[in-house]
Amino acid sequence: MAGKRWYDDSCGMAQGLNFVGDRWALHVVRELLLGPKRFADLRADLPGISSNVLTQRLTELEERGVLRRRRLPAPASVWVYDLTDWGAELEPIIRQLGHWAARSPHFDRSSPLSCTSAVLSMRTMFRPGQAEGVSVRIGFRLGDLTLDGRILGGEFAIEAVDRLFGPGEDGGPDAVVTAAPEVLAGVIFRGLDLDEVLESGALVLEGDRAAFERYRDCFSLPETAPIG
Amino acid sequence: MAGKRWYDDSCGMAQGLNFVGDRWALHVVRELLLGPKRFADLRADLPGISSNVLTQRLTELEERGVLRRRRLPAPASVWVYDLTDWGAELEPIIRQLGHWAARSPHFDRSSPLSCTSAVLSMRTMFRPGQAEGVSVRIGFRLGDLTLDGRILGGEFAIEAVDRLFGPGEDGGPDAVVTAAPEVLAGVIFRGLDLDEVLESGALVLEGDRAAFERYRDCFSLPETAPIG
DNA sequence: CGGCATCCGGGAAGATACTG
DNA sequence: CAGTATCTTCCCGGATGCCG
Repeated sequence: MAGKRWYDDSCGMAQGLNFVGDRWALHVVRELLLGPKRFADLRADLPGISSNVLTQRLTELEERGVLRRRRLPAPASVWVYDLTDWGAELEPIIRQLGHWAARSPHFDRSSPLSCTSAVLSMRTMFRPGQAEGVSVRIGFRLGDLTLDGRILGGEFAIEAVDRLFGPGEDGGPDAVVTAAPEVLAGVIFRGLDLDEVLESGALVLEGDRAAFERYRDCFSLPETAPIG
Repeated sequence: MAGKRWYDDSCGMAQGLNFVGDRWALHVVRELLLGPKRFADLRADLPGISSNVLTQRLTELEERGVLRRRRLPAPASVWVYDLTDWGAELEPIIRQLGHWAARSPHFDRSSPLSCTSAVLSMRTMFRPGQAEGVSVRIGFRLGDLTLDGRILGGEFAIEAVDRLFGPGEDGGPDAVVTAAPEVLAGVIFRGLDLDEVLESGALVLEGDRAAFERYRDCFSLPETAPIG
């Protein structure tokens, strides 16, 4: 399984680790959760991975049925990697692991954050209890990603879209936010001051600012676990 | 973090892997989910781990707040390893990973299975839909573990206990099962014939056989995912 | 015996250069 | 752009031995 270093253990968890427990494997899955990507995109979004390791992971994950290598139709005619349905079912596990880790006092929030990670963080840290009566729709421009996030009836959904309507436009979001993922995460999860990032231009907000503030206030990090 | 090979990534999942992504780390956590264990027990329950690696994992997991090293009171006065509350919160992740892996066509059910894994499998594969109207209580003797499993009102619970009442006894289980974890898992999850294992002595059943059969029928593996 | 340090061999991961 | 080839680093696994 995992190269030559697999777990000889019928436990489901152990088998799971044989499938996606190799270094970088779950990162690759994470980066594909919002849609297919090319080799170079994956490399760019996984700081620190080297091309040979990425090649090896993609090969193994395809063998194991987690993803598929596909050729886009002409004129693109380019190779992309796409999760299988089964591979996409790893999302709740990835989110739960993130939620668990976020409770650690050793959590490091100073490292870079990929666009996909920022979006997954929203899905993970949404608090229905803070969203009662909130109805808002925000568009995001995060690197190459264009996203549509909606809060309605205590539910939250966000996904990649091809095109974004202008803020206020009919059928469009209340506001559109453009920022680096670290900045967006800072504002939403760690109380980074909105005026400051607007001032500096690190975040650009078009449309209804109050709507975005209502959106922001529907998310929060879990409490740190009481350990040394 | 993870030795010197950590992920420089603020994503929660990546941080989680920095905490428990090292080889064998989640296995150690798994083996502690039903209660504290000694070094030698862990070694015995983790086929293939070497003592130096176990030492290193235990040290790291303690530093990271996942477990604690504790000295039992005299006369035992022996060192044991015990999950912190935060560490124990990994159980749902471990179970979900197992559930996900169980859907793979490449799942290998021929390897050995630890007693803890067998118990966790029951927690994972319980089907409330198959347990409607079922009320049954089974005791288990699995290696060193003594367990009490109850199904009632569509809910399932199983945990380690100090002592087991005899089958049929007042306040005791309907039946008591003694078997190797692989055999028990075979009977419960893969339709291994009960007559056969009783005949061969691989499984010993005291008390109400029909009760155990009702219990068994409340569990099933998920369907294999439709991939190569 | 339980826990931990040490040494060694093999192999996975990392870095970089190169090719179709 | 999408990988391959090569070299290096270092983690993991196994054995041994020390020490309380």
